[in-house]
Amino acid sequence: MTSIMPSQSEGWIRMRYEKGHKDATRKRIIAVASQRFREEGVGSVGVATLMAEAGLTHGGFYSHFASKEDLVRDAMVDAQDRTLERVTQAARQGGGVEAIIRGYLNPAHRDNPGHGCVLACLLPELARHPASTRAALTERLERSVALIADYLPDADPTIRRDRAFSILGTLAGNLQLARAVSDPALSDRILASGITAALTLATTPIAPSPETASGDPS
Amino acid sequence: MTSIMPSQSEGWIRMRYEKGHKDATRKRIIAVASQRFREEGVGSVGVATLMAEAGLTHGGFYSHFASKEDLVRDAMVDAQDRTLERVTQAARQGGGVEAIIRGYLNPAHRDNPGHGCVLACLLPELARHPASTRAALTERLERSVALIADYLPDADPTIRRDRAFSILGTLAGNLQLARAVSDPALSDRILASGITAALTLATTPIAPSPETASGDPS
DNA sequence: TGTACATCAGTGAACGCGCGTTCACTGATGTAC
DNA sequence: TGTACATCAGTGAACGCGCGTTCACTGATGTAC
Repeated sequence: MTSIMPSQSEGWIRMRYEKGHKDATRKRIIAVASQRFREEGVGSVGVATLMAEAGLTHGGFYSHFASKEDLVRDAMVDAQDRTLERVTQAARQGGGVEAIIRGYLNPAHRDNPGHGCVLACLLPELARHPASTRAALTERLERSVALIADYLPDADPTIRRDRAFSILGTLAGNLQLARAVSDPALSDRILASGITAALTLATTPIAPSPETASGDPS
Repeated sequence: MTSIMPSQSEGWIRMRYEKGHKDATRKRIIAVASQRFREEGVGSVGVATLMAEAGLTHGGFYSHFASKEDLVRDAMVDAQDRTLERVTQAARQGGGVEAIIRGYLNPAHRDNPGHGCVLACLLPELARHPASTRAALTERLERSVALIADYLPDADPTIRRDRAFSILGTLAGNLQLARAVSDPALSDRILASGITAALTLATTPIAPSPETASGDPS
């Protein structure tokens, strides 16, 4: 109480763990969370089991994150970044938008949600999360859309962006159907017809422009 | 113990509540559940609050359903039936597939998930439910697909069914995006471009047939 | 008509459990002097 | 060199709470005779 604070020369402090230890722990928590959220849903994964899987006890969680919601945001962004990096490589290596589509509506992707696209696993659940989380989602969404848009034939970049959004929605929706359906053969058919649909959207000249949406709900 | 069972003439028993009372209660529970599951997600809605909203106490739940999962299945099926009935009317009254699409990717539908399509609210979550629940989902899915298929131009019914599946996936995925995104203007754009995409899929002659999906995950 | 009993939709207390979050503490490492 | 103290990543008990499910019970209504 009465003692004087140490001079703390040069503004940084040596640690009892090696440098970067805490950051490595944090990344480990995010990696575990990112996979399990996608596999089981955000609401079904508790902080305690998450920390145990990262080799820690649950009490330490709050020295890394202010709340579970903060982890949700960070884990979601991490997953989006990794997926985008992977997909970008596939596209840039000459596969273009067709490589993106075939890589997405794929049995391996369908059967490994924990390492796949966040949207197909969590989109409706994330829509019920706070605005801050949805804002982070939206920002990364724009990057994925920009990648797809790069490979669309339209001259107008606004049209390219719009089309890219609808393609991304088509990919996510069809993969969700393939995962939800109880008949494996049907699931495979859905993947195949989803590929056809997405390729159609990626190549067809623009359709008759719809008026701004309005009318009765369904 | 020693008394003889009543003759129970004609195999049915008069009730202390008016006839159909229990069935009405059951339908009320399903109606409440069906809306709240869609609004909040299955995992976020507890049996106790559900029963309270139906004007009952939670103890009586298990004289109506064997488990929460049974209610999930029944509420999901009920929602799908009601939605399909509504959409069928809109299509049959001359609107065809365009009425379905514009009714689906619509601000009113986006903003009222509790009375809208189950797929857009719960598809990834339902994919993690038991096979019995997913089988019930699949069965009703086929009916929705059959409705859409009725309005597609292809001669081959198998191609019509495949295309209808991909259109349904496109509708669900794009509505989910519109709901998740944090920017209202972007949300409206997504609805509009989703309409364009779905109309394209509903009218474009068949695209180059893709091989059966295989290859790397994304 | 009166009495004993059967039916059963709904009640409410209780079960064990996991949830997100808080907090006093440990113990390894560092600095000050 | 030795001692007192500061730092802080991680520990583990505890908080109040809601979860799905079970069960003995209530009380209104019916039947049997």
